[in-house]
Amino acid sequence: MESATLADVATRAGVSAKTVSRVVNGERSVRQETRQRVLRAIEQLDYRPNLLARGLSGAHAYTVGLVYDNPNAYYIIAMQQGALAACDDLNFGLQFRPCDSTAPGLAEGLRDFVQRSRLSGLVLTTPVSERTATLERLAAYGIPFVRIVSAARDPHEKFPCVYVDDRDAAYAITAHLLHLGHVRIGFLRGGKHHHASAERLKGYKDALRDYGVTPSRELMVEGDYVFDDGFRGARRLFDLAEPPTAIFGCNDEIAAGALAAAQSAGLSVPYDVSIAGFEDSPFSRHSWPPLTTARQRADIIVERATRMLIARIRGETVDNEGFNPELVVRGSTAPPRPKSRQRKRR
Amino acid sequence: MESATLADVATRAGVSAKTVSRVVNGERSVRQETRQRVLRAIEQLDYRPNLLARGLSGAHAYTVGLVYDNPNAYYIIAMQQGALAACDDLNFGLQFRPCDSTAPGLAEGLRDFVQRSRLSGLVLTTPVSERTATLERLAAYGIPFVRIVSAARDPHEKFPCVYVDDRDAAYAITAHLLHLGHVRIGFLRGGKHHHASAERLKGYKDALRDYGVTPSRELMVEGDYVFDDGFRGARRLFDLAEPPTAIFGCNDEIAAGALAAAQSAGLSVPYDVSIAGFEDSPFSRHSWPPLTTARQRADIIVERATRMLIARIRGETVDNEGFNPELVVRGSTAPPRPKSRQRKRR
DNA sequence: GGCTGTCTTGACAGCGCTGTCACAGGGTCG
DNA sequence: CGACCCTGTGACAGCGCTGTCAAGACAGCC
Repeated sequence: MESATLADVATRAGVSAKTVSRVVNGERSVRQETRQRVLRAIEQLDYRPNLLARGLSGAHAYTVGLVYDNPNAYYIIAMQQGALAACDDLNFGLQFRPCDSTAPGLAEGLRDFVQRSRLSGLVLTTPVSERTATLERLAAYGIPFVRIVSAARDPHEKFPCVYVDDRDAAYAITAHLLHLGHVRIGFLRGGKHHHASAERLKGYKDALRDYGVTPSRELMVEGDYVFDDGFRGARRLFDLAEPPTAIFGCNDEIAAGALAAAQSAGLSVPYDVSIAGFEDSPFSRHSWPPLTTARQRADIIVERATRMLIARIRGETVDNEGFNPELVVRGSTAPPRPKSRQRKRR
Repeated sequence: MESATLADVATRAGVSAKTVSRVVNGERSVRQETRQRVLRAIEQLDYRPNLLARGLSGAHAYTVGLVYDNPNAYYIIAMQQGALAACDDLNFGLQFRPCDSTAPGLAEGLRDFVQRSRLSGLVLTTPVSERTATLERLAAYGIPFVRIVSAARDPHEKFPCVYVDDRDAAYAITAHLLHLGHVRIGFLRGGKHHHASAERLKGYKDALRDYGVTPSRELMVEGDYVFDDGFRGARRLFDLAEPPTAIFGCNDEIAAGALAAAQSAGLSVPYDVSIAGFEDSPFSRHSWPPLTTARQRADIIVERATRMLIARIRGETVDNEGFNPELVVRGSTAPPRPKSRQRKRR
């Protein structure tokens, strides 16, 4: 259980501890030959740096925190994997921090989190990344962060971020439904705290307008990013005098709820009604029929953000980046049933 | 960003740093009055201990690691939440460690993980907790751990653990199906690496035998804990000359696959075929019809295990504990269709 | 030759905390 | 009344690493 320390390596290589430290941290001001000698000693002693000591001694702990507030397990896991991939690759530690983005004192909670472990910086995911006041305070505390935001690129953005253009993807999904011939398309909206749901709604409306369809209030239902709201919302839509022939759920879980509602109402998907989701979570593949959706690679997006953060911490300059989710067409969407053959509901 | 240290608190309270340390760590050999004074100073200075320093200085870092190897996002999140609840409550840090339980050098990887951050101990979840050789090595390295295992209580168990009696729960599910009148019951088995799947199979067979039904080889299909294997396995069962009237999937994801297979084959659940899962993940609630399953509270189980681990680290003696998942009946199971009225398939 | 600048290297002082040990003060016991 | 123990407290030495600064070696220059 005992393991070698810097000093052991130094003795073995016949150099000072500081020089070993330099080699370990990839500083360049070490002669090639010395470096080799040190590396050999490290190898022989099976040395691995003690992260606590490094963090205590240095200006920061070479560890970043991933902050999220999300009910979606798949999404969280994907984000964790992405952050882990970046950290493993760049030799940084990683801490996870679930939180309540609406709680008062969020910024202070995060500051404590950073301070206690001397974190080098934070990756802020939605919706925490959208709390402007919190961002300002974090910045004031001097905590480096990179945020992931749901928006198109904005040249005036004052904090570093990775953009995910939800509007664009929602537009693509809606356009797909319109292309199939749907006109009455229901929209099940997700959590108000998430700017993403506003963006997706915008994409939906923009597409309708561009195709000459006037968005109708009764077709847009409020709700949260959960199955039950998808279920209830869809039932409300089915109960309309003129129900929609297609439903666009703001994420896959909502769409899964809508799918269940359709099935429970004896409607066949996609023949009686088309259903589309958003996210491409396993949900969308594991339902029957599998869901048409927008693929949003949370793992890749978060990995990118984490790399950006670490680059910043290292003092490199980095540019903001953008991602566009892509349309994935599966079995849950099809052309509407011809009017004449439409079956009576209930 | 600067924060108070032990020394600051000590000065303010007019005591030595060591005494403050004692108060912070809840040692009892401090006079009540002194303790109050220190607590007041801590409050006034908004002091929070630096975890890195504590870890570096002390024998261990007051932080435990949660080790898992699981493809199931819900399950992982539940485990993380459970571990977090225990750690938050007991003032310990927590590190997550996804890994490959079949990889060679697993024990060494975990040792490195522990050493680098001076972790106090590990919570080992299935299937890592079932790798006997790995456990032996961890014990040899002197790393404290608590494992979660799928088995009934065993008085001869040599390592500390939390038991989850999968056999029992699988028995209950199978008995439920038998009670409904099913005789031909298919079983879709999950990953071979998991001892749990053997236990569940055992519960299935035991129940059949107790009800006078001979387990039939053709009704038991091998596979992994994934949707696709559930889908394929169910299709194989439907293709039998005499197909089952009920299917028991080894977990909810497999059952979801079976459900999709039934729907894609035009079979109505539960009228043409009953389907049951295991785990009570959101899957089982979010499918249509919702799945009959066994509720296994991974969060509570892992929380329990984490508390046990911390108690051990603190030198307290703790007993092993057991959990029994409970049957949850939902809409996916019903009595079989009377023979005469059975519909032709395909 | 002396001066400056660059490249490598090492000595040393912490980072903020805890483990160990020592010690003062007061009670108990034979 | 001395030996002994218990309680409460503090001094001090690290834990393993990095930041700072200084110094040696050597090259290039006037």
